[in-house]
Amino acid sequence: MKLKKHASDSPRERILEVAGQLFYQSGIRAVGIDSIIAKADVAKMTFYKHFKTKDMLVVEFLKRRDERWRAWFEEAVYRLAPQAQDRPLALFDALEERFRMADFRGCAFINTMVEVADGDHLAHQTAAEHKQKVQGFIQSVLVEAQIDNAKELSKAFMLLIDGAIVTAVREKNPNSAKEAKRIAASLISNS
Amino acid sequence: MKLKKHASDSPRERILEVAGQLFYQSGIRAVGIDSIIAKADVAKMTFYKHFKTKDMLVVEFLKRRDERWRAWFEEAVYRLAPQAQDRPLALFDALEERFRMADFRGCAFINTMVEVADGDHLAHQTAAEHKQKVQGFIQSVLVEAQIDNAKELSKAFMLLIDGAIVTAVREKNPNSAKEAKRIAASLISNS
DNA sequence: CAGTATACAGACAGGTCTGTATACTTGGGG
DNA sequence: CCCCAAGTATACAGACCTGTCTGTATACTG
Repeated sequence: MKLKKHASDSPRERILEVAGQLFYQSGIRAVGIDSIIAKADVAKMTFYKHFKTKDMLVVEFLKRRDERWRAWFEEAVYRLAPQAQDRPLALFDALEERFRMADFRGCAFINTMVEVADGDHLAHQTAAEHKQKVQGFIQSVLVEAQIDNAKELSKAFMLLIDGAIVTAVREKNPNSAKEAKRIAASLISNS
Repeated sequence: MKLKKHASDSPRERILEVAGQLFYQSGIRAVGIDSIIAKADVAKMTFYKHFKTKDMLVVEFLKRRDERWRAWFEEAVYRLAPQAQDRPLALFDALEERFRMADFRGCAFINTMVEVADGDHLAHQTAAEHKQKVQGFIQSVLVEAQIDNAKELSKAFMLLIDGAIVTAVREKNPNSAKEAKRIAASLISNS
């Protein structure tokens, strides 16, 4: 149950590791500080020394997730499509890989924006930045595949990706990735 | 602040009316029973006579929202497109109308599924049924417009709709409806 | 008028949550 | 060998949550 201390050395690291799992799995409001410190095997005061408030932990959690998610995504796309011209559609194969992971529960950023209804909250800004960075990557993939209108098309792809994610959660089924891929293929062949 | 008693006669009606506003606006977990009964001007025991638990109220809230949402959607589509062959794309015009409403905060069913992480919860089932019914309506619109592959295409349209909703929330901007409409048009012309 | 159903008002129990305060332990560097 | 920074353990304040309880008021019905 508990995270072994040597598993990830510093308390701060252990907290972020555990928070990453619990927040994503159960949502932010549903996870209390007490659960986090228990699983991370850290004292409460140590927690509050490293993170001023729970909100601050949430922001750090999102930043960390952004970095790791994009690193994984880019790796997966390049691995699945070594040739540049295959990469645009491989975006959706990577997505499907993600959907098939045992702990998949949608996009942490969408989920957070839904949970934190207040649009002025820092979490909203962090989520917006994440999606912007992902769109940037998609655009670069389209450019490298020598597809016209890369910027416009990247917006359409983002919409398809978000739609596929929500559908996968809703139907508890990864097939929406293939559906989105078909639509994307139709868009490319018609541009 | 309070809901006038004559506004909607029975206490049960007042509770559902208020819960509908507050749950959609701030999320389910964020709204306590006390806020609801205060704004609905109802005694606590009266509340618990009509709804066994908060969860039961949530389910009633979703059922009501399903009925009203679909009634509105169908009315809007027929109003915006009197001719059957114009209706498939008018789905997205109706959506945009919705996105422009002052209190728009995404799809109540998606939001609820995100907030209630437990996939076995009744709310998940209710949300799944809602989406199923919407897809049925879309399929009938496609059939009436004499479009082939109506069933397959209705799935694609659902994905586009969910994607547009999430994007509208994320960007706080109703333009995603037009984006989804363009994609839908491309799908139709290529089928 | 009596009886019954419905709703209101507000206190309360028992639990959860965040964040703080206090005192104890421990390990590494000067 | 001693110090002190970092971490631990635990109790606590105060807010808020769901759901229950007691008692009162009002309105319909026979």
